[in-house]
Amino acid sequence: MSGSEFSSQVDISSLKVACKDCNLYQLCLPLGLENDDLERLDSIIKRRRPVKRHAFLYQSGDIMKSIFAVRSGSFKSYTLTDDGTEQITGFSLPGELIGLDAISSGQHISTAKALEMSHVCEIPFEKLEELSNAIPGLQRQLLRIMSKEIAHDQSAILLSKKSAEERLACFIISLVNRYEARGFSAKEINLTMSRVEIASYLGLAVETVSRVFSRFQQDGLMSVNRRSIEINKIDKVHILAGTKPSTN
Amino acid sequence: MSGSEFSSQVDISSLKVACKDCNLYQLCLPLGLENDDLERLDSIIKRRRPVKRHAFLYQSGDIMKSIFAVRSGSFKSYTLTDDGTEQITGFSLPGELIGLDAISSGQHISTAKALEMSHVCEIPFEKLEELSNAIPGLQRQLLRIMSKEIAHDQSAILLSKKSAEERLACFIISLVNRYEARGFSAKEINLTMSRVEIASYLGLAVETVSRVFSRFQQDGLMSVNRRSIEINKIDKVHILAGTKPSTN
DNA sequence: CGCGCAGTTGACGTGCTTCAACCGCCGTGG
DNA sequence: CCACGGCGGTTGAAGCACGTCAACTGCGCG
Repeated sequence: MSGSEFSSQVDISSLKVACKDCNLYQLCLPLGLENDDLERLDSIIKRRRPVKRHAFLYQSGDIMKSIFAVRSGSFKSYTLTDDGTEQITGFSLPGELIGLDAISSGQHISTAKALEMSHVCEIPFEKLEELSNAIPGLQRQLLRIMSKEIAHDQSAILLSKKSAEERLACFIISLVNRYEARGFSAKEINLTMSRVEIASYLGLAVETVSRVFSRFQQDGLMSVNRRSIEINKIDKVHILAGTKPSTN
Repeated sequence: MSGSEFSSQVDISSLKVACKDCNLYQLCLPLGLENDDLERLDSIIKRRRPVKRHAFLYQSGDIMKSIFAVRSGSFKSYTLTDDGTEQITGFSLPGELIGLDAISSGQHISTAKALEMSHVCEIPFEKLEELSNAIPGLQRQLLRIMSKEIAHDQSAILLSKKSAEERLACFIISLVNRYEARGFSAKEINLTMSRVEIASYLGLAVETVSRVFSRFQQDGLMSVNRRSIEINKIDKVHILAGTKPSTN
């Protein structure tokens, strides 16, 4: 419920909005920029491209020309194994940048696919690089965002040491934190990804994910109905996840 | 054997070497810089600080003033759980940058500890930021390195989906690739980290790591003697790891 | 209305963890 | 010089958490 409202609110209200009026301003690339600088960034951004559910933003092997800011909706990033199974490396929410892993090699090493009807702002990377040379604040923010991504990925590495319960708890906490940072109460969240996708991300079997969700519900931590989740005892989830303070 | 030779070679020959003469030049931050620009970078770097085995480069919670380039030796990065166990998030080899995860928050979220006698170049971050505003090539290289780190961390996330054999194979391949990039034949490598540390990084029990090493040896993939490893059938290790081409 | 896919639940097998004993290298001190 | 203690590493045996296989449910869509 809250998840889809989230999406549609942003979609409808912001299709033609400039960075300075965007409600994701303080999460996104322009943070810290003002007036002129903000407008210069604004001018290179190809704004508000809609991406249909299940459409690709880019595919593994594509030349990286742009990075993307999620404006509304959500994405999954994944690679394929030799036998063709998806291996999900992350999910992206509004205000987050996708494609940063491709800067080094110049081509995308993963595929990004919309989980729902979404919108992105396309940021041509070459121009972004030029511009962040000219605007110190932009360079700083770009470095910050990349650093945050590194920190986030490293906390995801820690998942491999954890039990199924801990993994799912961490996953939920991460979602809650990110939704909260976007100004949502996040007591109830609407998952835009399937159990299979969650399982792939967490390195578990679908059945295990399903069972752990059921156990969480039995223990009164949350009520789960397919993709809509209402969290009742966030403290206990935090304890399970082993992350009292905010994770992000 | 080859590992420690590796370290000492670099140590001895390079204590007073400027970036332009450093044999890690093409892996490190200065890549692509020339003459003036290179010297300006050189001038802000506090060079060649020795770090004793088991000494900290920084600890979790420290204010991040500098990032570090490994000059020789190796480091582990880790966080602690509530019950005080190390959770290793990565290992750093010569030519690699440590501390990038701290840019976002301004303080270190992990601890970096030398696995052996090592040397680092300290790079004051504020000055680096200023300088990379002035030198486009430096900004580009910094972004590249951070992107590479993101890509590397994301491939580490995939570990949680893999079996013990696959995890260890991936780990070895990653080391081999990185040693090779540094110009070493890498048929024989000398691990600078203990089994416990490998196990922590891979999310396995020590005993499992030990057993898998034994199995690899029985199958003739490599000969293992404590920390020195000679790889005989790198192809088969690649197959196990599921990474035919280079991983990095 | 009925097909199909997403999700759940149960029964069973197994790969990894845990617990425990043991080995061998290395440094220290007698 | 050897004896000893300790730590890093290996190996074996037993238990358990998770994966696999399979059946079932309920929602959504044509």
